[in-house]
Amino acid sequence: MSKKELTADQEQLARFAKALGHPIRIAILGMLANQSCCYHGDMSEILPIAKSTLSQHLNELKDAGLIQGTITLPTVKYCIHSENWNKAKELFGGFFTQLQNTDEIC
Amino acid sequence: MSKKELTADQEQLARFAKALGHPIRIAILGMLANQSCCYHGDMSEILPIAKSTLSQHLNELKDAGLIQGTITLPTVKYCIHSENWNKAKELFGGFFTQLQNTDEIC
DNA sequence: ATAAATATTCGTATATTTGCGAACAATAAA
DNA sequence: TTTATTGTTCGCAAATATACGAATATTTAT
Repeated sequence: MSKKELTADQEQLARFAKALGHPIRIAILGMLANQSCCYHGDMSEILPIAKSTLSQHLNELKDAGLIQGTITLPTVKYCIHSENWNKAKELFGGFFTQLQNTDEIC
Repeated sequence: MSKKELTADQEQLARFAKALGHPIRIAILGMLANQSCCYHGDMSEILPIAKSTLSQHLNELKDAGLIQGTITLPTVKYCIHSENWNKAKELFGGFFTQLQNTDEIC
């Protein structure tokens, strides 16, 4: 029973993945990444959820570091947090390229 | 209020992400991808969780389609489900490359 | 000063996740 | 047949996540 500790990268990757683990949040990030939409109100009109629920999802994405919001009254403008986005991109990329010889598994 | 439907790809990506959204499951997949370990028992000795909890995590990864298990009594051998793994790899890859001009955001 | 527009927070309810140990199979060995 | 090995399932508890509408700020317009 050596009970290996988990690495910081593993924790961070799981944290990002968890934030991506809801279709609404995938859709939000998709809109932001495409620049097609940056305002709470616009997203609220498109996504099939209540405004308060949208705020919660935005908050989780913000807590995970994937987005950032700036108040531009009377609206709030949300954007991708590019630094962390790139970090996530790297972590996922590295994770999925671990597996090399995809045919010789088991 | 046009209330856009979510696409199947978005749902699938979120499903995969959710399965990746726990550090233990990241560690499990890491071990399987590296071939360093394929048996429940071996993983159980390394990971800092109870065997029953490990079974649950393995089951969630299996439900998400990312791994598959074969009984080789008295042990159980787990492996990456390469087809779905590649599907996940594509979905995440496509998702993260949506964002192009990473400097001109907001 | 009121009212309108926008988004967050609060309160609440329900469902899911995470975790453990005990109990349970299923097979192999004594 | 009993015992040992291995892994899953069960039963339970605690924590998180999801969702909604109502209430609350905050600023702009009337």
